[in-house]
Amino acid sequence: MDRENRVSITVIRRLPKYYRYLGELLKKGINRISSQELSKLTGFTASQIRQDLNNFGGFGQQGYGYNVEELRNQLGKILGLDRTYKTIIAGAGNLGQAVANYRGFEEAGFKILAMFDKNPKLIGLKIRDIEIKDVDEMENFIRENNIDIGIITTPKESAQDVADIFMRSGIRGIWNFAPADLKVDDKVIIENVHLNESLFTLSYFLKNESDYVRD
Amino acid sequence: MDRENRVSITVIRRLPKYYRYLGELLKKGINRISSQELSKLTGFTASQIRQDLNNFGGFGQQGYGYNVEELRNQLGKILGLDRTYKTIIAGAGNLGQAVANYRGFEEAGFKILAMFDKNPKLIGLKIRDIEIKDVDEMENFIRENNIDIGIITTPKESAQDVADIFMRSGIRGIWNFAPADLKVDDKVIIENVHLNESLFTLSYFLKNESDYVRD
DNA sequence: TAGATTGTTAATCGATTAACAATC
DNA sequence: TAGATTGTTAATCGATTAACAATC
Repeated sequence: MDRENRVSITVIRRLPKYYRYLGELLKKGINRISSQELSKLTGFTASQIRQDLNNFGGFGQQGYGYNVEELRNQLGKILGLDRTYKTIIAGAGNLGQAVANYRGFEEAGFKILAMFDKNPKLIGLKIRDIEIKDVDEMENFIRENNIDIGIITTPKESAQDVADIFMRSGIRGIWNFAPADLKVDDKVIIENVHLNESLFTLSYFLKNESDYVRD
Repeated sequence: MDRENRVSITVIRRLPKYYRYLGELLKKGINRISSQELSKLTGFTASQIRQDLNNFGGFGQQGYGYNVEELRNQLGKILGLDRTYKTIIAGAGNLGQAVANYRGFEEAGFKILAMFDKNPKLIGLKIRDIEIKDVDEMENFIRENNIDIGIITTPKESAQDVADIFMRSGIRGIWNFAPADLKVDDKVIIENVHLNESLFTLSYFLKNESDYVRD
């Protein structure tokens, strides 16, 4: 995809929401939806939804709308959910364990092969069937198993060290839960989950306004 | 704050990042910073930073820049971090426990008074000094303790029920980790942490491009 | 066919960047 | 004072909304 044809990040961040609602519709046995109905569900305008989707192709049909299953499949492909990913978790504390226990990720194709920690009390334990290993083994494990995605759930003090190991062992994507902005090669994709920032945004709106119109 | 003077959500979401970096500078003993230096740290442009801050007042000084401590305090006030909040957690599984164990929230003034679950095996346990109580007691507990913020870390099936209890017992803000869009009164503030959406965004960029310029 | 709804262009709105006078 | 950097206005850029012809 060249620079000219790039779809903006704001569009991309709406796609998972479409994908989620289409999944729910499918479960309910609904197989057809218009941009207007999708607008009611998601809160985005119908016009915006049509614009968003047409960045990737004309998935609809005039006079009919969109086929739920087909649109969901298309969005799945666009989002890269038509394959599986090998992942590991660095940091086997509560947050790491919470991620490891969350079945939704595995269902979506993100397979967790191992967890790593430096705490001897944790090493050797299993979360579901996922073993917690010594962080010293991490680099080799990543290389030998061709890990795609590394998940960082360590304290912020260790986050950059972990990211460095990830980088040199060839990981392509990092899902970072530590409250730090990691420095990595351009080629590595980082997605941050900054819980502090989310909580502080909530407290801003609590303080300032209750009927603020938001995203 | 009336409609005319509202600061846009995109600005608000940048404030916690300024706040975090200012805290780090303060720890290092740096007491002065220019918009240009702050730009290098945060990745936002200097112009944007000055625009953002001037939504709330002129905190800087020509020829000098900003006083780190003062600016941090001002941002703290703006974000509502100059007080404490009483919170509870609904859902005492791994994610709830991870949130309960995260010291950073308490340091920022968010005090967790109790956790609630319906699983008898969990009821009575303590995470740090926080007791897990029966969810049947939740409504009363909220009323009696004037809880400000409710945190939802239940499975998505229970999330709306929890939100309903929160609403009728007078909670003002909800921090929602369940992958669902909750329906609540206009007056209740919701902040979502949609981990699925974050992960899918990562997988989009993994699939489509490695040197994409992002937020 | 008539009605419905898309795909797409044009208009509007809002956010970011650039520029510079004000001023410490 | 001279240099530096803000606060703020103007210009640009991008995203959202509106409108409607195309078409199923």
